[in-house]
Amino acid sequence: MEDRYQEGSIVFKAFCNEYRLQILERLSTGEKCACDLQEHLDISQSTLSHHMKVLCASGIVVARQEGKWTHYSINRAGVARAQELLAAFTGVRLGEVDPSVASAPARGDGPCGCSG
Amino acid sequence: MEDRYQEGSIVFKAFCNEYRLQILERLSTGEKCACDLQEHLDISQSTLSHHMKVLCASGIVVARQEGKWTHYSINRAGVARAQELLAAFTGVRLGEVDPSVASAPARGDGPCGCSG
DNA sequence: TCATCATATCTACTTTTCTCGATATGTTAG
DNA sequence: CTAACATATCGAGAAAAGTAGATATGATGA
Repeated sequence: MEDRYQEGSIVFKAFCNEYRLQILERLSTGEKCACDLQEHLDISQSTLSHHMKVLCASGIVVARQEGKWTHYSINRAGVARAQELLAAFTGVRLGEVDPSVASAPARGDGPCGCSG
Repeated sequence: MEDRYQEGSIVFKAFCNEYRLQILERLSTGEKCACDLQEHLDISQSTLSHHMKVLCASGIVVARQEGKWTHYSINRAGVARAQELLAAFTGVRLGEVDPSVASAPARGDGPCGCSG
């Protein structure tokens, strides 16, 4: 499978779990350490650690070590990359929200040739 | 779990599988019927049908019935919604790609209070 | 050094997703 | 009506993801 498909599927995994969305939302207000995140989540420490690993792998979150604490924050460049990928895979440019063309056939090679 | 988390996790499932990304990419050049998509994918007909169901559930794709054919296309409003959610969960506004602030602590209640 | 704390990793189990063959549904052509 | 076709749904097995307890690691402080 080509690189960009694999990259995409890894990046967007960040957003495919409800706990991870809660974590992202919390990080969106600023850097947090793992203990803070866990306080707000009602999952085990090992489960949180697992989700943080997925988030870091996606590039949406970065970890910063400080003594025995790990501080997590949103990686704006990673988010930008996700926005880019989203636009690339769908052919919908960023911020392009024109309802008049919503779900209309786009540019390209036209309808399929299935005799229909 | 709150609505917006569930919505998010469903919407972004569209982008979490390599076949679905290939499908989206193909749809980005215009509406296609199932048979066209299958020609390009090397998966069984029932598997394709499954992925199309996931894509439609996410709101990123819409289906249009025409006789015995089902035509699929990108739902631009759905993509816009995904962009909106991505921005909302991360606190990064659309098109905001300023590398100078990448991964810097964002606004909000500051670092956690874990005595560290 | 030793105990403690924060976090990561390991292991095993559960749940969800993926996949395909078989079958069902609904459309069109004869 | 019947046959052929396009697609959806069902059922079951395989693979991946989620989960938590136990344990490991690595930093800090006594």
